[in-house]
Amino acid sequence: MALPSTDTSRHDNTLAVIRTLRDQGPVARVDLGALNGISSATVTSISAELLQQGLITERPPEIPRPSGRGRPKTLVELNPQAACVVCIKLSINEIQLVVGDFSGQVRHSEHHAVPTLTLSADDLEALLEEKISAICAQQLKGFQRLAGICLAVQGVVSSQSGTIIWSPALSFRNAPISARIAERFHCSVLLENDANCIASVLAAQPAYADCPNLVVIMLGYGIGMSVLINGVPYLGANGSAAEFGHSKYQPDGALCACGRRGCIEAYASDYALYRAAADHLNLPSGDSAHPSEQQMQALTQLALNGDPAAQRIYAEAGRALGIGIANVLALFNPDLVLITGSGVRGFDAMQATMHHAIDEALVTELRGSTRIESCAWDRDMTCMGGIAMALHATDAQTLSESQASAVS
Amino acid sequence: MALPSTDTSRHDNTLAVIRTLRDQGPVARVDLGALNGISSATVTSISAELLQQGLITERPPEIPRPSGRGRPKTLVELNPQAACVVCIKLSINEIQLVVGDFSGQVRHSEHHAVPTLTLSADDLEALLEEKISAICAQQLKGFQRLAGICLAVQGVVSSQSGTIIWSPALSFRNAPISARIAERFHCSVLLENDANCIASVLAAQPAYADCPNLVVIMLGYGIGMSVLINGVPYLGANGSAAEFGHSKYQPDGALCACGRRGCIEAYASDYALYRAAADHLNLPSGDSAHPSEQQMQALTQLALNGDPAAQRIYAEAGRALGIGIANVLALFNPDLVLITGSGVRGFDAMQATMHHAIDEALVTELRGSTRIESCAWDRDMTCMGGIAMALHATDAQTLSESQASAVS
DNA sequence: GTATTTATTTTAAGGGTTAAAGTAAATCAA
DNA sequence: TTGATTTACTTTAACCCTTAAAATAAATAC
Repeated sequence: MALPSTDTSRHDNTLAVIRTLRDQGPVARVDLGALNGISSATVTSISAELLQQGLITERPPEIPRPSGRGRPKTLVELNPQAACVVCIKLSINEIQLVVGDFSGQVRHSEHHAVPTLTLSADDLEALLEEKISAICAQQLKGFQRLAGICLAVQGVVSSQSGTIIWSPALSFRNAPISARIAERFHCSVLLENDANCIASVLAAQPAYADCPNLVVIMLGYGIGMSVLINGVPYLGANGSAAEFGHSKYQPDGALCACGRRGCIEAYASDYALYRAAADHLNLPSGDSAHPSEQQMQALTQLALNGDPAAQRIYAEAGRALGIGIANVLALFNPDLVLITGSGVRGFDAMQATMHHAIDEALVTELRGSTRIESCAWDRDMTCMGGIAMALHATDAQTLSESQASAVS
Repeated sequence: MALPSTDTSRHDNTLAVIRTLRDQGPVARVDLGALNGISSATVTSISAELLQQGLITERPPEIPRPSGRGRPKTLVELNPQAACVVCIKLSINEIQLVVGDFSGQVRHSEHHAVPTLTLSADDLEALLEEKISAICAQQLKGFQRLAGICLAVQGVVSSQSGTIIWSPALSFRNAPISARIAERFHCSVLLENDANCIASVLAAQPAYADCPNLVVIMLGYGIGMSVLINGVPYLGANGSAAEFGHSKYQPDGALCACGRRGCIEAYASDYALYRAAADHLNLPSGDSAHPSEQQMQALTQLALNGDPAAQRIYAEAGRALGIGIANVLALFNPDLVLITGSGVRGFDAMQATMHHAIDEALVTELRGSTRIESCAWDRDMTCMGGIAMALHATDAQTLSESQASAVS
């Protein structure tokens, strides 16, 4: 006669099992219990339910049996077809679409050149609808449902309201994009800052497993940052937290793309480096306000080959970066600062002055034990993170929908 | 045959009831249910248990009955005698001891002048033992137990390890103080940064209830900060997060007490203001490296009365503060920045340049909707916060001990 | 083939919550 | 005064969830 349903333990335990399987791949019931602090009786019960719902499958026993006495483990694993998610990365003049399955694997990826800066808000919406529709038609055969869509956007976004507040890739502002896409595709839409996606991927790597408080700095055309606190992205009041690129190096210093002066980005971003170099050096021509990868590589090479003017420019960028990181250490005291993004190509030319600036700026007590490391850049990382975040965000819904359809 | 005890819901609900009573004062069982999302049947069960354990009492009905039909509410309230906590604030050359009861009310407060800078670690330990023993003997009659002790310390502390890493009040470092006090008084000892205590008190005020992400800046002899994220103090990897005072205004700028250059503290703290003024102005004599309240008031008065040199000094301090706050806004994007501490006496003389610097530093998208306000300073706030935090930290233990003694 | 080992499932109990029913204690209305 | 009404609290009887223990399953070791 009672309908409690307030008890969350079964729900929580079920989500924990799903996420363990996603992180670890196939796992036996005993081990699922041990990893999540629940009894194997409960795991039996939960996995029976998930099997019936089609969210997991039992993996057939290996042909060469693993050594050891006793009854062999029966591994269960996520059913990759149970759901899929789409992640769209929006950057300057390019979008990338990636499809991921329920187990988190990337199934498909495509890039499109798009003149993003010329689009209106309606154009963008129409474009996204078209591209997502196409990918749904071509790539989503066999999946039981589209669980969600993640929009990974450079710039300031409000995840909560699903609004792009400002992006360097777009010439309009305050676009409530999530709601429209959600309505069109009948699934939840997660709007994320691109740096948060990358930080989520990096934080999942075993090398950084012991860093609950992780700062990721992304060098590139602009400079982005993500702060994970206990493993979750810190968003702040409007989602405009972690704007490292616009924290200050020199009040009244160099002009930044944001229109103000003295931002770290105005010294250490691609456009700032190229701007500083354009007057003094003989570099490949082109749009010097939006240097290409080729142009940046040429400039980096000059510095690494010992050209004094190029070295001076990178040294000053390193100093700016160092002061900025010193402020981050003083304010966040993270376990680890990771520097990545396409701009890491020039990290070796900035590293010395960066470390020097940090050591000059902070006494050892405040410098703390924070590791500061660079990290190779992979342009696919953003969407991998977006897929992981979208799956995580939609697990509860996928679960409840599977329960509903299993009952009927 | 089973001893589950893993189910945490009863425990969580019981703590929620205790904390609701502490925050709200006497509350009826129905309202406890509504406030915490549990049924009143459960509240009946929980409060029966707490009554039996002596942690709460039923308040006798009011003589002039509250209007309204129906059976009147029976209010329950915390039994103030159920436990008490002691908070000790350690600042430069002064300690304050405060006793709080289980309901969170301050029962006793005392100040002692102590030459803290001349103490060794052992001296400090002996001194604290002596003062705590004395207060226990005199003030703890009638309390069922001493639940915990809170040490509120200016400087960098590691709450986790109970170690004072560095404090401007002490001439030694890395003192593992918590463990020894805990052993001596057989209760848990919470080591907290003083700014976190103050932030906790402020965050509990109704005016700031809608600010889950709150930054509190404390101006005084030095400059401290606390960052509450979703209402809990952010500590960072070693507890040295939120060191706003040592974030940078000008690389290679003014000399700071920490030994480095260009820190915000080197411009806007009491010692920095007095140092800048000492050469130009006719001020009360004394130790200009440790200006007294009287000296600071004289200096502030000069600025507020229009003395150009004093005004220039406060204007520059405001600019430094503004750049520092701009960085805090860019990195944390909080809902509210509160400026308090004894140094708010000079806030009016800094405010204009501070706001100007913030507006110059950040575009509106990054400036966000963060409110920036000052807040009157009360030297007792630290210990009030320490008491609240100590009670919060020890509630679970108080509960389990009461259960154990109620069974026997 | 039997003992041993390990994994999974079943069973029985226990803790927790709640809807509903029951009880208590007030006001309102005649 | 008395009964209807209203609101608060308590008791009861489910129901959910978890787990220890027992049972079962499926391998290896001897």
